[in-house]
Amino acid sequence: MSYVDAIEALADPTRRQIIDRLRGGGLPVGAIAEGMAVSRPAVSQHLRVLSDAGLLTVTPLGNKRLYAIAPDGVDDLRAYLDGLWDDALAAFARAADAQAKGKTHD
Amino acid sequence: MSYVDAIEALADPTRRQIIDRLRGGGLPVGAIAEGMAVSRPAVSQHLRVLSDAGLLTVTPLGNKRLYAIAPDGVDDLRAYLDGLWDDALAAFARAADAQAKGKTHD
DNA sequence: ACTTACCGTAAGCCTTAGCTTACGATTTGT
DNA sequence: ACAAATCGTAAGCTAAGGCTTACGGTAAGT
Repeated sequence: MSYVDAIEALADPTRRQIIDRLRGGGLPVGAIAEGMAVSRPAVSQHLRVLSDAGLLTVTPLGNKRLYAIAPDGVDDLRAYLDGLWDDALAAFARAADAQAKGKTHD
Repeated sequence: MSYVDAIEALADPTRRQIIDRLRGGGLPVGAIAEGMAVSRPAVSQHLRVLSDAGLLTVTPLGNKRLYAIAPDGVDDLRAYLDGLWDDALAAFARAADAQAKGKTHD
């Protein structure tokens, strides 16, 4: 159940900020941390969590390490929400149906 | 930005368990709490958080209160993930393209 | 009217987790 | 070989949040 790690990782605002910074493409740690409110080690720790959750890929590039969003990890979470969405709609439809049948004018 | 509240609400395992119990349809608090590891007040607090996040609807039904999943709230989160997914794929394609052009055999 | 059932809220405890500073490892440049 | 740059990790502090017990409030049943 990888979507659990993904959703728990994305629950943190700092980690969502990191994700937003990587929307345009992969970046090294220094570039990610630049201009952020927290320290660079803090960013490193968050990158670790995001990587473990399968949301980021790491590419050692000489001296630096390039972090980029992993589409597969995002997709796992999408699948979970799609299933939840389907069930919610079905339950809603059933409730509306029962309401229409049983309590029309009684 | 309602998706923020939604994702932070779903980050808790107990709250995800509650959501799972509501997949089949709306339930009163007692039925939700029954068989769960935590106390009923704890469930009540979680229901409050989920409602505030727009993930649940509340329907006072005489003595009880019926909680059900709100499809709209789930959809907000889906929209956020869809956008993230799109950006991630586009960035991935650009990176692969740059890789192919610049470093083919050099 | 009184009792029972259902539920929300307040107070308090305690664990979790994010942040900082300090340090070590590896790589690049001179 | 030496110096500088990039990054991960450990230790420690602190704030946030989830849980329990206790209580109050409203609706239903007798």
